[in-house]
Amino acid sequence: MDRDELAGDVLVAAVRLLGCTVEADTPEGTVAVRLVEVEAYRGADDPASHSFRGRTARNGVMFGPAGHLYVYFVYGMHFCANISCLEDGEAGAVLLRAGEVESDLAVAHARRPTARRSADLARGPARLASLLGFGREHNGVDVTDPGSPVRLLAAPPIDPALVRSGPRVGVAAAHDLPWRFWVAGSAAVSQYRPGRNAPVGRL
DNA sequence: TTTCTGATGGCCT
DNA sequence: GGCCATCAGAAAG
Repeated sequence: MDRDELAGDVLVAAVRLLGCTVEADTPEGTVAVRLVEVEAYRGADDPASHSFRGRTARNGVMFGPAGHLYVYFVYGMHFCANISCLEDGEAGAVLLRAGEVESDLAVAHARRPTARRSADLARGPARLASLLGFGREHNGVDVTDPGSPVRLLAAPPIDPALVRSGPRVGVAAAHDLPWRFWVAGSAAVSQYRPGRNAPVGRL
């Protein structure tokens, strides 16, 4: 993947990433997934973004050049992975929410023994990160470098007719922005739970 | 099948 | 000290 394709707009970058492959070296072997669900995040103008309140030690990668891995720890037990977008100095990233395994299924199942169906192996951002073995040490890795332990491989753009969009998952802020994108028909897209995302007020 | 809840830790105010 | 870009297993229908 060329870095320039991610450096323009986060929404364009998010759609561009659909169908592309992320490949990672793990102790069990190389694992590759085809991205089918992503979410775009921006900077000071995006209240749902980690970078909304400016640059910190954690979110520094979001402010760097496009094409680097932003890995963070959530809920005390999971990692999630983004790919940074936009030019150096401008905050932006695309969260990798779900993918389909393209590499050896036996290797993938060995890494995530609890997944009963292959479609569940990388369904959900923390599952995807777990399958690919992402941890703190991967934060900042250049995924456009063929020599990196994590590589982003370009694929022909997805047919626009197959791209769906909707509100981002699990974030209360900016619920009106349809900045989640997925490939229609994929079994690996994380399940949409109506009514759980939009707080309708309490009592 | 869908819905609910416990586990668990770092970041930011 | 509260809030999270979550998951897996259990419970209920």
